Amino acid sequence: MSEPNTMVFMTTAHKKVTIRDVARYAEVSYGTVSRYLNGNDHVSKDAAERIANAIETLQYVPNNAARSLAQQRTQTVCLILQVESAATIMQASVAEAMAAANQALGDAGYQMVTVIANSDEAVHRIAKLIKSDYADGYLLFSLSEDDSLALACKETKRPVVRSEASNRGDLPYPAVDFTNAEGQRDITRFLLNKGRSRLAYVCGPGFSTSAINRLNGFREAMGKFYDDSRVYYADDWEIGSGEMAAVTFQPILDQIDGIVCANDSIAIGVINQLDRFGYRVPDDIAVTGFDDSPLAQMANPKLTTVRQDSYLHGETVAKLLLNIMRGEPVERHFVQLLPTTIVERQSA
Amino acid sequence: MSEPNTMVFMTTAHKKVTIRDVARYAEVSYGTVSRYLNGNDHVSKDAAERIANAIETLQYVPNNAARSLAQQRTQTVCLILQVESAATIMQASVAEAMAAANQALGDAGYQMVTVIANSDEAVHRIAKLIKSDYADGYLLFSLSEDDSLALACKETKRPVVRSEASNRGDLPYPAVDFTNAEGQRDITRFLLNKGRSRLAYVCGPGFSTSAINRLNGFREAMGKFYDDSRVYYADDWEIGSGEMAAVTFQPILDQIDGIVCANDSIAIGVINQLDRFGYRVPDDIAVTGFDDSPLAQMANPKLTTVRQDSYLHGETVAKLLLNIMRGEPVERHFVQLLPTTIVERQSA
DNA sequence: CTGTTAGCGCATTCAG
DNA sequence: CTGAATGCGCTAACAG
Repeated sequence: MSEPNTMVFMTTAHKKVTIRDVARYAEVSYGTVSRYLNGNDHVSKDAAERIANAIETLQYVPNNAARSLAQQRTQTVCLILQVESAATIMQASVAEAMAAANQALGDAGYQMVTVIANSDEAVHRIAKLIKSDYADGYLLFSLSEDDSLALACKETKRPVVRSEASNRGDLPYPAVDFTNAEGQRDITRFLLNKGRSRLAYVCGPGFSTSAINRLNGFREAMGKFYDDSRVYYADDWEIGSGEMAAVTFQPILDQIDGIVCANDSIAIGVINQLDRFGYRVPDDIAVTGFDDSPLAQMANPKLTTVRQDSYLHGETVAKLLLNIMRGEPVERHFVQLLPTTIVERQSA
Repeated sequence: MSEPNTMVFMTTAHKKVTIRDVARYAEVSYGTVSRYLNGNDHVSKDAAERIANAIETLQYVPNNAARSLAQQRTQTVCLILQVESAATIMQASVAEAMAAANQALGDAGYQMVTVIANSDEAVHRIAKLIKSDYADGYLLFSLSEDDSLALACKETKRPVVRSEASNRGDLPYPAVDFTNAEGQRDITRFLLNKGRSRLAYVCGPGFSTSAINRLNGFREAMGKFYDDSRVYYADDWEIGSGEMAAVTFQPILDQIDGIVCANDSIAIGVINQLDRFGYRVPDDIAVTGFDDSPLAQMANPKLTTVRQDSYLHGETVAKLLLNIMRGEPVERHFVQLLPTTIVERQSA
């Protein structure tokens, strides 16, 4: 009744409301509405108000596909999670990095969407997605040996940033990584300084650059005392590998007073198995982890480990991508390194 | 040289290749190419081959936005993960369900994309996304007290399936859930049958339907012996809550021979704290969990718990959504219940 | 079986 | 400051 605009608008709910409906209701042309929506040009205050009102009462929301098509960009960033099994998805470090990236990208006006590549079929489907201009940029979290998605990324013109430095020169994406070598070197020295000199090492899976770098850090700290026969090479990052490592070391366990592990899960496996063998941690043998995952505090004894800030990791990856999307020049092989710190608890 | 088609095609790499380029190269009209791509109508074998060849040599991939716009569907399903903190993202059950859903949806030709709602701003952004016809269907994994996204889903015409039954009648989405009550009832009876009759209970957060259902199961098994003063109501599902529960129960710990917990994390917290108090598990007090998460096997003693098959959960949720998207009629309040089983280990 | 045409909903020129 | 026109890349309906 008191409404100045008494046009009858059945909220049909069947026919979707488009920008034209808004324009008609606001009594402007739909070009003006578009301008209003994108905040670019100037729209008269009067028109703006009517448009705002129309949008509100009509419950108008622009169609995503149409906007993407016309604009040639989607305002989304796609986070690709390439994993070998479900277990990997839930690594605390990954979850935290994802949360951080989601926040940073959201703040910049991008919607982060995550796709999971956990099968050959999924890899193939996602490779296609990448080529179809699905997103304005990509974050590649590959926790797998398979480089197929990294290769697929080469076929898009959109920027890509990796969550881990690669040792492959033919995959030239900027990356963010931790000072893996330095971290492992430092905690090894920490053990050495405590008088533990007969150390063994459990290395992560060979396809992982982090695993290699961490081993290198251990080697550097050990110097001429480095003994490859006291290194166990695991196939994955899981607890089971730690247990197997301890079993393998059993014959020489009496000659050892410390085991440096490639990550927390492995360290927990080692501790569990040492316990079964009757060795006390850290009294008989000290054990260290890497990551400072939530597991580290749940372990018994609590893990002394190398901490890496996963939240910072995700945030940094996201910001690097945003910079590139803004056009900032970044070297194709640029790797930003994040610091690690030692967290002393009970296991060493 | 031997190529029959000697047209010169600079792979300019600057100008993106469209369906028209393919048509020109294959010497057909682009309508035919479209038909070929969508496999619907009949295309002559001859033309099909030339098109296939053109697509291959031109490296053509259809543009996503354009296809979505013309077709009014995106061939994607959006999994919305509403969480309060990063820690929740990585719950093993969620990760496994996601992996399963990804597989099932992928097999059906849909790309699953996950968005994370971990802040008010993200919730708002995603609510808008939902209204913009971003996906053909939605999977709502809400591990939070906040119902705002469930409400936002009411404004889309696309089907929505929830991963957990809701107790709110105004959020009428089909859901898939576990037999929470039965599971907790059965493991309680399992304890009773073992001669443990003086039981306490640690309940999950009140906003969760699962938490309520599990408590009801416990209550049913206890019958007239149910004593609300022996129920601790936790604020979340974490280890810390288990520890606090044990502290709260301390005065009556000597009168208790078993504690049934709402989930595995809480059970571990209870066990840890009982250990600090000098009680032995299960000798003095038996403890049970719920979920059979990976933690259950890492705990010491290993957890006796109620197992729920998270992979099946994700798969079922996805298939239910697929059925609805195919037009199969499903009651708005339909809830599909998945079975739970008791896993006996050491803690009870 | 195939070419032609008209939109899908919106951004973005270009005149006014 | 605003309206009208053109096209983003593709599907689908229609003739042939």
